Amino acid sequence: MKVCVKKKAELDSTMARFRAKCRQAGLRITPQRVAVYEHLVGSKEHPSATMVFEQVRRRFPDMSLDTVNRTLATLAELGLATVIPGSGDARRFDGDLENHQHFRCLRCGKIIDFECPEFENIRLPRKIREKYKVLTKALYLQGICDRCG
Amino acid sequence: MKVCVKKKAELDSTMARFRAKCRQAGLRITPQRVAVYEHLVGSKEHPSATMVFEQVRRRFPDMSLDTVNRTLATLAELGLATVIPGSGDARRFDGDLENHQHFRCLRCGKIIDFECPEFENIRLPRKIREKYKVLTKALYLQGICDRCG
DNA sequence: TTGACAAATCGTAACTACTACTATTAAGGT
DNA sequence: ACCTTAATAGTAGTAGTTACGATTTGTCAA
Repeated sequence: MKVCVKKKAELDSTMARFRAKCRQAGLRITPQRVAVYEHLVGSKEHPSATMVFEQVRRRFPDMSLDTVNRTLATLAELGLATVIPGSGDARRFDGDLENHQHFRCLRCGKIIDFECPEFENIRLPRKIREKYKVLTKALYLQGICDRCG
Repeated sequence: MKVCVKKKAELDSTMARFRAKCRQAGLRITPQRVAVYEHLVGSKEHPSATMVFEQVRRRFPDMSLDTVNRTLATLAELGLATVIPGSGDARRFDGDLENHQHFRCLRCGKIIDFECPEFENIRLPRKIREKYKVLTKALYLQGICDRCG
């Protein structure tokens, strides 16, 4: 959460978990998947598929955008990534699994992480808890960031 | 919030506010705008532009989808409607201005309203309050609804 | 190590949501 | 009723995402 690029040991264990999750789900560990996932967890810009594609393409010039999209969707299914709530633009992904929330700047599109323990401890209304199976819970802010304000 | 179609008096005052807002913003009150807004506030299905289009088209067969899209965007700018947070599909709109939150079923796409006073009273972290201008704040749940579960 | 199988990939095309453009229409003030 | 100009219909264009067939390549087992 604090640093842009994880420390080496931390990254190693993150990648080990990635491999374990893949194997456990019967998914192959391809260089493309590794590259996409590495870029996602090593970036704090909450990239879209296109943003990941442009970066990863440097090392894998033949990689297709479709593969990036499928891989990101797969990561989300495995629980290794999340889709950040939005209001109509391209999906933005987050590889950080620590419990945190997002603020999105309406002007420049930048997404900012923050923590809000008060929110995390919130108790959902009984009507919801009992009737529906809640899988994700997010606090989503929109506004103007410091650079744009 | 409780009934699908508002009572007549309530609807009248809602429409009066709509007209006032338009006039105040220098926007013309066209039959198309009225139709789109009436359908939005008279529906609890949180429709997308296409869903509104299909309904309104019955009375205005010549209406274009672009007009629906522009009108919904205008309503959102005026503060008469909100865009419900989502994760990549078509934008869904809400004409209900009462403070409430949304649960989205990942299987059927249905959106369910609920209230959560505990969330509404939440205090955002100082880091966010002081550095950014927060314009919207939403609690967004995803999961499986009672019909799909 | 090699070979076979099936999953994953590339390249491309199709699809959907949304936006942009132009000629035409019509709201609202005079 | 007229005039100005915003708003609309119709259509074309763009961006994000998904679908499909041919090919490649992990993975496992011999």
